Amino acid sequence: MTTSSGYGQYCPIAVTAEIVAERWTPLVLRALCMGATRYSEIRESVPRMSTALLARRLDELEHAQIITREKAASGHGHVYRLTPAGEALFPVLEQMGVWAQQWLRHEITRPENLNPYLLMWEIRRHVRDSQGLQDDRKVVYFRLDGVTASKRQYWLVFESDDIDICTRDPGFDVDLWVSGHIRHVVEVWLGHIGLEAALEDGRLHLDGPTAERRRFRDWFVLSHFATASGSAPESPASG
Amino acid sequence: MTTSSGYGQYCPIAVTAEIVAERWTPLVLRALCMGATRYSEIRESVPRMSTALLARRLDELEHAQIITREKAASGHGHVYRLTPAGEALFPVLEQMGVWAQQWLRHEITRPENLNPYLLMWEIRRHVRDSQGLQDDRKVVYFRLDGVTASKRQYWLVFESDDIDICTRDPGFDVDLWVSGHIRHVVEVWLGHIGLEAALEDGRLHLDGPTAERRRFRDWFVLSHFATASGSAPESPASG
DNA sequence: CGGAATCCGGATGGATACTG
DNA sequence: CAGTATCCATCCGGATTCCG
Repeated sequence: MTTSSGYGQYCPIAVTAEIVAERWTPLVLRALCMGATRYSEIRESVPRMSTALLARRLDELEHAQIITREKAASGHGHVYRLTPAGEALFPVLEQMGVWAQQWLRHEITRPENLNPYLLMWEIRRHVRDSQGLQDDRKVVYFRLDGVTASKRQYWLVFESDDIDICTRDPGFDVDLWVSGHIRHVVEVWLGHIGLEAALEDGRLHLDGPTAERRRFRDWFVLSHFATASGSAPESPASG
Repeated sequence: MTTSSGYGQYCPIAVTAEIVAERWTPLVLRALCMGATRYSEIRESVPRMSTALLARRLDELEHAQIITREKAASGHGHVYRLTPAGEALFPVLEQMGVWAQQWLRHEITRPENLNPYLLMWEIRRHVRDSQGLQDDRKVVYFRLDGVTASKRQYWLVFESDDIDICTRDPGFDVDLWVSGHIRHVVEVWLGHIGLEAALEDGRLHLDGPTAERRRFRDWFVLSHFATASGSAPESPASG
């Protein structure tokens, strides 16, 4: 951002790159675009970013007038929000995602990228934002194969006002069991393979009452990029 | 790109960021999108990038299958070309440029970003690609005020097969004189102010035969971002 | 010219510990 | 929880050199 650290070019791409093309910054912006406002929420969507660097990036984004930072009404900490200029960066991020969906699918689903907690976190957020919550408590259990034992199991607890992610059995009765290799869950989530196809050939598995299995199709909304990407699944039926 | 240096996320934005959101990479890709194929051409559009880093970025882009590198038919050196995947990155770069044009105009035209040679290089390339060349030799002289003496003057020499940029008087008769503060030339180039408005109020100046001054409007094609940006000039008439 | 290799000081990022 | 402070590893920038 300073004279010496910038690219020294009037090119519009260059000045945007000075802000956006810094390490971790696109992912911080993505978290904010997805509705994260608290420091802890942002952290959850960039778990491998060091907290020191996140604090610095937020500071830089604030100085670039991409975000605002205000004292949280609820006592301590701050609330981070995109400014109109920050919201306008969404098309940049979106094009990045669309490109990867079309040209880099194999990279997306490389084993080291299959972060199970992040997946559950995204699913939960998407479910909450799109379909809304249910009046009676529902518990959906996920078992992600191909993941170390300590990160394999999740319980999504649908309450009337929020959805909790539990990494240990909360003790409630489970209404629906979802299981499959994390790779396949991610592939379905991103639209690389169809949900019905994955269920039919057993890459994904649902257990529970017929009504719950049917309702799963309604509330399990796919990632933004499953629909934003113009291309169809690579191998619709046989993978 | 390696396991440890990546973001470790299946998010499509993240895997694209691993490739595109590295220092200088967006500008290298921009040069390639604009038609640069030789090492020296790319260098000219990123003059402040170190040659060592450029070589490394080209290597990284080749491994990511964004570009190909082939022995030049003309003897020595290599030719770098975007793959289809690389060309598909253009919308990402374009959105970055569009965003800056809408939200960061003051940053674009900061004095330290007003690189005169790059401006002449872009103008030349755009003229050559869009309008084509002229049968008889034409010489257009640019004087950019607000620039150190050694970088102030340029002669665009239109030949039948190419356009040369001279930084010293090539000795030919000049057909058209263009002068103005570099800031205003850039502002016109990027569509921040209108060409006619700048000529009327004297921020830009044309000297030469009426016919040549009239023809200037035809061949002086503005930057891609002057037209791609949806917004109108900020102050159409009075600046 | 068209790069690649090396060296070095400074900037940046990562991990962890610490604090209100 | 919401960040700071600190230390160390890595990366970047610039210069120089070398080679074909």
